[in-house]
Amino acid sequence: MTEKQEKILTTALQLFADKGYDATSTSKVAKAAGVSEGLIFRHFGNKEGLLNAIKQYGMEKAALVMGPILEEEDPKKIIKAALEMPFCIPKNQDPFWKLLYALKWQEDIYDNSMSDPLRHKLEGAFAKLKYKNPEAEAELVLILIDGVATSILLRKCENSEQVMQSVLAKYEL
Amino acid sequence: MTEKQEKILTTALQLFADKGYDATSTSKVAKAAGVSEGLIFRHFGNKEGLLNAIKQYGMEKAALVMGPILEEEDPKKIIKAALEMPFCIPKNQDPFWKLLYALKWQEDIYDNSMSDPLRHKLEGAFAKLKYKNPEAEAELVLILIDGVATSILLRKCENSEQVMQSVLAKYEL
Amino acid sequence: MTEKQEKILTTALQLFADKGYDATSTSKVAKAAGVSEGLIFRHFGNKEGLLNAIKQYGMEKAALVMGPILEEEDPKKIIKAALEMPFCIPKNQDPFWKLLYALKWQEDIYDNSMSDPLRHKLEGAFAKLKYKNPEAEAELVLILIDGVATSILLRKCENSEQVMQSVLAKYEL
Amino acid sequence: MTEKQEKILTTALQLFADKGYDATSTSKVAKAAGVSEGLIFRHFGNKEGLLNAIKQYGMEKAALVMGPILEEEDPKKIIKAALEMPFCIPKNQDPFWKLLYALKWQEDIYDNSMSDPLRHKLEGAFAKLKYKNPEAEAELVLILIDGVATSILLRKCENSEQVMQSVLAKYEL
DNA sequence: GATGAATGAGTTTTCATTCAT
DNA sequence: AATGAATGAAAACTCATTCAT
Repeated sequence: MTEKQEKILTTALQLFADKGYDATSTSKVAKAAGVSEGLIFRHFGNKEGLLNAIKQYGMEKAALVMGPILEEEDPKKIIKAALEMPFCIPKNQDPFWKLLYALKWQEDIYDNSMSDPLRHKLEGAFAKLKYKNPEAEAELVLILIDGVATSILLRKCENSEQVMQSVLAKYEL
Repeated sequence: MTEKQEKILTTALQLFADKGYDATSTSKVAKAAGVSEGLIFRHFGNKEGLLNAIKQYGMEKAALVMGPILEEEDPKKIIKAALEMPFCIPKNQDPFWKLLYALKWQEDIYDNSMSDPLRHKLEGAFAKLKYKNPEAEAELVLILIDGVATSILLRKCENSEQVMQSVLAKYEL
Repeated sequence: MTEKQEKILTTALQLFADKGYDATSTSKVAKAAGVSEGLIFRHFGNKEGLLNAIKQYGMEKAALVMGPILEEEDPKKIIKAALEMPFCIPKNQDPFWKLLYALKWQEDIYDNSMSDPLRHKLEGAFAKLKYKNPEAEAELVLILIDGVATSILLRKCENSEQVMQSVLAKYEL
Repeated sequence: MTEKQEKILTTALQLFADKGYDATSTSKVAKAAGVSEGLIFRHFGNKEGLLNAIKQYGMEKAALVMGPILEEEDPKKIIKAALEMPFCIPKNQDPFWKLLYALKWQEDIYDNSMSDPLRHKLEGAFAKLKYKNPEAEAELVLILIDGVATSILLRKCENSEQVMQSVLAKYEL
């Protein structure tokens, strides 16, 4: 990956996350990245190719956050780590997640491939802890993660630290 | 509001919710609504005017759901009603909420005007129930509402009924 | 068909015939026709749609030349009329035929739909005149028509009148 | 001429003949030839330079077919050889002729330099055979050659062998 | 000789919007 | 109120060509 290629990628991520994918023209990306517009297409084929490259680029970094949880064995630690995940995302990954969350609303079918491994892990954890309905509990944790992440990414609340305490309390963690 | 005016409104809502506001051209709206392109502009001024009309149209219907909760006095009932809200949205209001949730990600500043009345009501309820941190608890309920609504609108999970049971259990409701 | 629509059609025909379809940009067509570029796409969908409209437009006029021959019954008259066809094309139809002849070379499969009716008519005529191989004779006439038309359209020769005499002599017409 | 240079030449010829010169981008040529985009320009200067190289390359091979006819002295043999020329073109020269015939339609002025020597030879031959109008007869043979060649190159007819018999019969050859 | 990143101008196409009818 | 022709600007994308390596 050349220097300009990477510049395009990070600039586009920034703009896509900020203004939205459809509202961001390739010419704006090129201008902001300081490259010719043609270069975007030479490197990424088309606008969607650029988006896919961004997704993959971010996914690789995201896997680093998710990874350790999937290796954990202690059920309580799994649940706690999962619920704390939204807080552990490094600030510089915010645009990536903002983009991903925004994009979800336009996808024709919902893609579970990213959440499924975690869901399974959580189901196992809740089962071990003798919860009555592990599937529903796992689902709820995923919902909470999404809700909290949304709240953080949109800077909706300032007291997220205390919110997290309330959450953890509900699971006696 | 004439018949065609209403047709434009509902068609645009459908398309905006489905494909996204920016990805939906006015000409597609006109074609899908079976009206001339010019009519949209005669009635709504411009594309943004159409969006605003949709927002207002939906907001009025949404107020009907929110209203009763704000009148309720029993704290437990308030919390329960709030948490159950995502399930009470009539299916035909789904596109409106999908659109609103999608739009949030592109707004420069987060608009709390819709959630604030409910937030206050919830804070009061949790205070009455002697929760240690009513603000954080209220915030958490709002996050849960958003999370569950998202899950339902995106048809992410099928067992939402059981998820709700798990949620209510956490509040001993 | 509006006035501007027709202007686009005739201007494009002129330019396509002159410079070639691929070498003529829609912006040049628009500029030469004195209309906005968008209008081309509103009326004809895309560049190929414009080309197809031109083809059909020309085909309708071409049918007027071909028609009488297909109604003729005297075999000698049929052959004579066919061979004289290239001379009977009104000058203002030249660009259309130039375009069609040029386009042939890029078509993936050869389209016989235009020549087939004439071919059949000629086969019948040669059969009636007891020629040994009516199919080959009909084919040869078609080849001659194409050859002579090409020569005329490209302004290759000045003595086409005498050439035609030589041709007719070969068929004792 | 290096191996890659030749590969570019033959690949470009193939594509130009198939899709047309204007419709074939240099990048497609490079990709199809398996060379870098820049190499075309290093070797041929620009796209037109590539086209000219192809023309010259083909012209040299074409001269080999035309040559013997121009040396012949027997008038009947000259005419027969000329008329049979389209059949004598080796199959692998087809793309070259397809390209040349297609290109004719976009040339501003018609270039007779290739046909003139043959035309003169034919005029002499017809004069020797006491034809009334040798110029027109020579022109007609050239037209026939073009017509038959076109028919063969576009694979329009399958019975070209019999067509040729019909042609030769007209000249009592 | 050969590569492939990079460019700027151009191409096809879409868009929101206007306006005469 | 309603149509649909028309537009100018901008969108996505392609192209021939250059140049550092």
